[in-house]
Amino acid sequence: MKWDQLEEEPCSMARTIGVIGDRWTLLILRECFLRTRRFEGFQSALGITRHLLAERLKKLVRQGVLRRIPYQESPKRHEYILTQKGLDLYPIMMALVHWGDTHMVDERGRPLLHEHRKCGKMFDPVMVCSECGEPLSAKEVHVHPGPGARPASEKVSLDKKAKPKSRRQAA
Amino acid sequence: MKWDQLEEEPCSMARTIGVIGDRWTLLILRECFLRTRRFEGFQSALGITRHLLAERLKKLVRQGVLRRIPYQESPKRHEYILTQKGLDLYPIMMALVHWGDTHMVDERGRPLLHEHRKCGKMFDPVMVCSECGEPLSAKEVHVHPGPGARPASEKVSLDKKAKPKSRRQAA
DNA sequence: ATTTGACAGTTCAATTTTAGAACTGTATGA
DNA sequence: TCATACAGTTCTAAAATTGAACTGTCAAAT
Repeated sequence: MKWDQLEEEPCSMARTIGVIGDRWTLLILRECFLRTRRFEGFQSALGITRHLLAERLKKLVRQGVLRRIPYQESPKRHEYILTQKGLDLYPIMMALVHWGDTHMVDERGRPLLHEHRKCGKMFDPVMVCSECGEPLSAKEVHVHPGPGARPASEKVSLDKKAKPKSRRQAA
Repeated sequence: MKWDQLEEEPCSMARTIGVIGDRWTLLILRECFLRTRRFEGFQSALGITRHLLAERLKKLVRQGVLRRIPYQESPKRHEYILTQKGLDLYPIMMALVHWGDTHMVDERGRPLLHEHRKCGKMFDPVMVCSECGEPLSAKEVHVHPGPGARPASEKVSLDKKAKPKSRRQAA
């Protein structure tokens, strides 16, 4: 599959993955949320090759996740700043961090703690239902086709048509 | 950088990315949450090469995200089922979907709608503070080093030591 | 009894990506 | 004039991914 096809899939998750779903991009975004703004800053914080960094930044700008803003003339220099679209990635970042905090810490404990300014306490992020406010878990959620779903008639695999398959016992 | 180094970084996000931070893995997990369990199921839904699929599944099992469970003898066949650790990825998945729903839909609207069984309504996921219940945004959160933070003395870039750098005006 | 097909992989050459390192070019400060 | 900051670009070698074919067990159909 070509990765730019991902963005055309009738699946919001696939589309998101098409934009931010690779390791370097995610790490670059981590740095953005930690207030890194400049090429050298990203490069030395991450150890990413300059080539890839340039490419990833360009893509994020194209996608509207970052904005490239001049901070000095001669020589022209730019900073990479999160747009609102980029800032909206925050729940994804926090969800990634929280899973790591829960399942990947060593005996020493969490590398970072998060303080919520409004209430002043150290917190964990919790995902709740926008309608009733209750915490969500996979089993309590039912999925329905939405208006942008692909008609059942053209259900195909992610790239080419799935080979026609009969089923013996499989559902 | 070698990707298995990521899991040893003193950063929960990097560690999580080390486990699930590549495109195919994320798509495989999407299928898991949509109740796909078998090799052929993943393969035909995603169009991933069999080689990579086998590798990714193996890695997810090694990491404890999936469990490989026999569902028939002769020939031995197994299903891949989310463990609790895997189920706990749900907020990440929902956060990815929700960002796509918000920023990547076309004129036709969302491909999928989510119904919360408890309250019966179509919902969006909202990330809130575990302490005060208020919705979170990046700007209201302060980060502090936790017990597992790396001592400042050995602050280095993600792979090799950062080259010593002076700073002129950079922060 | 033989053929067909489901299923879950494994193998291998060709292609694409990524890593690592050096190089380009403008400008500042010593 | 020389060294350094900064933001890239260019190049080759190494690693990952694709695409396609192949392996092997078993069940059902002919």
